[in-house]
Amino acid sequence: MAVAEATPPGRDFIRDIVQADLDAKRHTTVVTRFPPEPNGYLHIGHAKSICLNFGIAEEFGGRCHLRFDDTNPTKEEQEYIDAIERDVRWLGFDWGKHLFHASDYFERLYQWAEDLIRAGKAYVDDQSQDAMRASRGTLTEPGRNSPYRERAVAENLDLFRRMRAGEFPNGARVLRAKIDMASGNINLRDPVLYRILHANHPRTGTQWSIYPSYDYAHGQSDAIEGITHSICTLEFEDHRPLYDWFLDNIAVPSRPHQYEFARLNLTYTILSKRVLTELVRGGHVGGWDDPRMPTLAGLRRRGVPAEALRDFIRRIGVAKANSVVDMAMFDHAVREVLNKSARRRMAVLRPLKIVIENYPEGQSEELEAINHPDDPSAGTRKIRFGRELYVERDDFMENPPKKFYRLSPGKEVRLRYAYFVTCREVIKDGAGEAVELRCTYDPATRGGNAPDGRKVQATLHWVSAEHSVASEVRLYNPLFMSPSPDAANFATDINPNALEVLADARVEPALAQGGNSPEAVQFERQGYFCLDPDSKPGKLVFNRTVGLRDTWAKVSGAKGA
RNA sequence: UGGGGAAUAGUUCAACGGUAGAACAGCGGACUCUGACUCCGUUAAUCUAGGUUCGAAUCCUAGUUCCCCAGCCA
Repeated sequence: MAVAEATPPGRDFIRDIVQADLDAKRHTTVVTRFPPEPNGYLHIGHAKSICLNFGIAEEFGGRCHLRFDDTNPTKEEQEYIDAIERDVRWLGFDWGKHLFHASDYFERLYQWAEDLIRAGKAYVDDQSQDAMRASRGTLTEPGRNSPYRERAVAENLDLFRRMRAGEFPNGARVLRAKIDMASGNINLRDPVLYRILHANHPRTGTQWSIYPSYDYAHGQSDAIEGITHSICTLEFEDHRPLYDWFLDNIAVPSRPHQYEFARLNLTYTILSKRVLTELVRGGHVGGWDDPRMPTLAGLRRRGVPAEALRDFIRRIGVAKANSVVDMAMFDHAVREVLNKSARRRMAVLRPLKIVIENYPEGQSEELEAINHPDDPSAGTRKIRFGRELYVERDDFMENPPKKFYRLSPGKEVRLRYAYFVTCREVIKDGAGEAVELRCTYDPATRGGNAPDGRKVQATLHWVSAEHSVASEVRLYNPLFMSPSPDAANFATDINPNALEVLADARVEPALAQGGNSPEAVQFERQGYFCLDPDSKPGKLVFNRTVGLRDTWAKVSGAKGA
C-alpha cells in the first residue's frame, strides 16, 4: 500500500472505464497487474505504469499483482528480478502475496496449446525464419499460407510434443496459430505461439526447451490470475485483437480486457531499455544506479524521494496521445517534496577564502542556525565562525554587473546567521585570479542584523575554514544534450558534463555527523543533496538531487551550474 | 499504398452538446537573513474546411499532420 498522497489521484480515461465497469456490475473487484520483463532495470517510464496499476487497485479497493513476464530466458536474469522487486517496493507499492511469474503457467499454457492444435487452430511450421518472413507479406500486401499450414492434427501434436521433448535444435520449428495470413493486422498473420529455445531459465532451469511468445502468454496469464483490466502501452494496441483471439479460443477461467495508454517521454532523456542497457554495458555510466540514469535505482541514489516520483506521475496524467513531458515538471515535483522535508545546511561548493582582518586571530565563536525555516520543530544547531572562512566563488565578482547583489570590492553583505562583512581587498594569483579576499566585519551585527537598521542586498552562505569538512560533491546535469535525444544515435549525444565532480567542497561539520544517513538536505542557496553510498568515514560524497530555482542564473545568462 | 491510434496555451492534462480550465514553464510584482520558499497578477490553445444544431473542442463528412505494426523481443 502506498503512503497517502497529499493530493487526490487524478481522473483519466482508464479510471473512467474501471468506474463504469464497477457501476455496471461487470466486476465486483478490480484486479490489475504490473508485468515487467526482467531484462533490465525499471525506469521512470515504468513508474507511470506502476502508479497506474497499483494506484487504480488501491483507489477502487482491488488488488494489483506483480507478475514477471519471463518468457524469454535468453534475455532475463535473476539480478533484474531482484532489482525490480526492490524498486517497486521503494516506489511505495506492495503486491502482498500476489507475486507471480508467467513461467508459473508454462504447463497450463502448453496444455492449452495442445487444445488449439486439436481444435485445428494451431500448427507446427517447419519453415526457416527467413522463409516465414518472406511469406508474411508486407504492410500493404497479404501474406501467403505456409506449406505446413494444413498438417494433420496428429502430426502437429506429435511434432509439438517432440519440440517440448527437446528433439529439435533452436529455430527448427515453431507452433503458430492458424488465423489469417491476409489480415491487415500483421499480428493476426499466423503468429508464433512457441519457439524452440534451449536456454537456462532463471526459474524453470532447463525443464523447458520451448517457450511461449509474449502474445500467447500474456492474456492467458491475465485470465488465470483473474485480472480485470490489463493495462499496457500504446504499441500493444494492435495486439489487442490477438489478445482477444486467444481468450475467445481457449477455455480460460476469466475474461480480462486490455487497455492502452501513452508511455512517458521526458525531455533530455531516453527511456529505452535497449539504450539504457547499452549505457551500462558500454561503460558510459557507472551502472544501473548511476545518478545520471533515469532508472528508479539511479533516481533513488540521486536522492529523489519516492513521494516526488509518485506526485510527478500524478501530475502528468494518463492519456492516449504521444507526448514529451518537460523535465522542469519533474524537477518541480522533486523540489516541492524536498523543500518541505530537507534540513538546511551550509556548504561551499567552490571555495574562495576570506580573511576577516579585524577578527581576533586564533579565536572562534558559536552562532545559532535554524534547521528549517518553515518548521520550528526541526530545531536549531550551532555553527562555528572564525577569522578565516570560505564563501562561494560565484558570490564574488571584482567588476560586478548592475544587478549583482553579492560580494565585490567595497561592498557589504551578510554572512548568514553571522555578521555583515565588507570586502576591502582582493588578493590574486599570477593569472589574475582572485585567491583570497580581505574583509572586515561589523561586531555589532552579530546574528545577522544591524542595530542601526541598515540593510544589505545579499546574504551569503559560508563555512569556517578551520571547522568545515572537506567533501566531494557531485553535480548532475541531463545525460543527453538534445532536448529530444535520438535513441538511434544516443552515443554522440551524451552530455560530457552530465557529471561534474567538485573535489574540494567544504561542508559544515553538522553534515559529517549522523553517519551515512541518506537523509536529504538543502545546501542553502544551492540545492538539495544527499549522501552517496561512495562516502567513507573520512571522505563524504554528496549528490546534488536538484538545484534550487536560480533566478539570478537566468538574469545573468550564466550557464546552469 | 494495408491495419491500428492520436491531434486543446510553449509543455502535460481537463472540459463527456451549454461561460475552454488547471499544473509546469514564461513574464511582472510583493515578501524575504536562501536571488529559495510563499503570495498576488499576467501572457498564452480547440489541426484545416465544410455540415448538423438555438448552441460544437465535443456530433457528421472530407482532408492534413504525427505515432505504432512486416522478431522465433516484450
